[in-house]
Amino acid sequence: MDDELKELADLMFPNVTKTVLDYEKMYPERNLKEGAIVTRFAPSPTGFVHMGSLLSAFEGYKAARDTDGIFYLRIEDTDQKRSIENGISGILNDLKNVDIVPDEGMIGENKSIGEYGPYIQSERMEIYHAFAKELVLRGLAYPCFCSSEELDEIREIQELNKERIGYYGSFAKCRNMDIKEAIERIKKGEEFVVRLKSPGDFNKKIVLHDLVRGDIEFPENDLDIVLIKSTDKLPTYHFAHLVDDHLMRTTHIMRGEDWVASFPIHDQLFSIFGFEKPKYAHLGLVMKIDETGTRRKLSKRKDPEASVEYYHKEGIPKEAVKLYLMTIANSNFEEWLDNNPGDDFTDFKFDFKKVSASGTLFDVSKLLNISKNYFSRQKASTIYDNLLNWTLEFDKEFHDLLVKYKDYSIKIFNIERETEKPRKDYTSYSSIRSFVFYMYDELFQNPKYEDTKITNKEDIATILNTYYDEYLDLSNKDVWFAKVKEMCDKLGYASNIKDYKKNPDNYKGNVSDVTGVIRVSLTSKTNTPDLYEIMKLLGKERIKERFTKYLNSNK
RNA sequence: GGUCUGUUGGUGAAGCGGUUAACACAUCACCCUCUCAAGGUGACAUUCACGGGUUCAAACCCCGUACAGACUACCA
Repeated sequence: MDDELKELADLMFPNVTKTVLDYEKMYPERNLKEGAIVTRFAPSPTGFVHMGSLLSAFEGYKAARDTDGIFYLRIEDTDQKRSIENGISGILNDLKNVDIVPDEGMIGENKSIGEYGPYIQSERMEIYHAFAKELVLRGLAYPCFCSSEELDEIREIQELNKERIGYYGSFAKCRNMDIKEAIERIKKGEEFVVRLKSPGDFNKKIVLHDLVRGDIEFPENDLDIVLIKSTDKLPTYHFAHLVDDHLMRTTHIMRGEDWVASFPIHDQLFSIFGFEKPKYAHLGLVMKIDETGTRRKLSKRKDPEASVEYYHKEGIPKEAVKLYLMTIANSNFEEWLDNNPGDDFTDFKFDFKKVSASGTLFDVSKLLNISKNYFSRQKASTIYDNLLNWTLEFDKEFHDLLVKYKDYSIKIFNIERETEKPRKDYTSYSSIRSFVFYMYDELFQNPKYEDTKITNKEDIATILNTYYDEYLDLSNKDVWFAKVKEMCDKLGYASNIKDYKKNPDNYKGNVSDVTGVIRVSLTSKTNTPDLYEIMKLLGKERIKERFTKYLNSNK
């Protein structure tokens, strides 16, 4: 009997030279301080990183940092149909955009660091096979020759009879196949998958502990799940999870809620091998409301905002993205941030208990608000530097102007900034141009002037000409405004708005109407930052030019 | 069909047996003001999906129902 099993196992895995025990020795337990969390981000190299994946990566990274643990990157390329070229660089890049750099694992397309590799699953074939072989030897795994047609048939029957779907019990045709027969069929060259001979009983209950959800009761797993696939001989996720996370000595598995259903399978696998079980945290999914008004999980394919790269393109600062991720990761973070203002949250401790179990709606306006506050805290020179980087990639025209007028640009960004109550208008690097374009003559060629309260052309001409000739004084803000008021009195506009409100009929308008004309002529917009600051930067000459330009326009 | 999870305002949520049901975003109003942004003040859930039960007392505990989501692949 044992000889037969050995013959079968050797036939199934002819290239295995090492045993599970050998690997145990090769990858010993990590020597880390008490409580250190070892966790990982294990994406498929299918292109960009999804917001939901990023959230779990971020939480894992934070948890590892907080405990002086290890955060490593492992690539799950067992589904080779979906893998793409240079997928790893893309992932690394997306992570880097939010300042996540793995401590271990893949650090480049073909580069890795750490003692627990290889960190690409397709390079770990022998290891998986050694583990699977041991299972066969122990009579806990077997070759299954069922074709996909046969499997479909089983499924149909189960659906028809309203029975549980899956390969288990009497539906598991190959489970009790005579070993001799199995050997014969393999010798004949028949294709097979390796299935677990599940020792579980569906009628028995087990209680599994989840770090965010608490105890969950499940029936035991009795599905003879596939361990090794037939065509490429690569492991399924379940089996790779067992082998890799055990051998890489992962302490915490942080993954999406969509995995809770397979929790019993994983627990069973660890039990069978007698390995120490990692702790699990199943994170709530990131959702969105779609056009039909229903909540659903953010989709890589349908939702552009699901990709991390999207925020990079939009010019949302990585600090804001991080702050936002942290606020949805831990519900007590916002409060903490209020008490510890700034952008740095290394002192905030990530807490599994404060992770929401229900799916979170991805709230773009909240992100933008966080971003806006972030910008308000930055120095003009910092904004300049970062904007320079961003425009280099996404807005060449603006970039060139920033280079050409460096000091001038910083002064622009400094309007109403670095004060007690800094201006809050920039929401992203991409939005800045629309707030400042009028400060650059090159971008002010054909402005679309917004409407002013005062519409009479002659009145407008009178205001602008009188102002320029007699009242334009930029020596300081008080003088500047006093002069504006003085002119208002002279031309019949109320210099005091309260007076105007009392007796509107006594005046042609009020100061705000007058400054409105000046503002639009200079900037084309009715809403801008402090007019005096703008005028000071523009200088008298350009003010004159713009007045003329405005008067000659159709407005 | 089966298994699991979730459900507190427009949104993110706090609360976990006795609270005026925090806080933040959004929205609205007023104040401030050269226009905005910001800031200030205030409004915004008589009620925690629904129906029962336990209790002196329930958003919090129990049962049922509804709805939503995930999983149910040789995808992860």
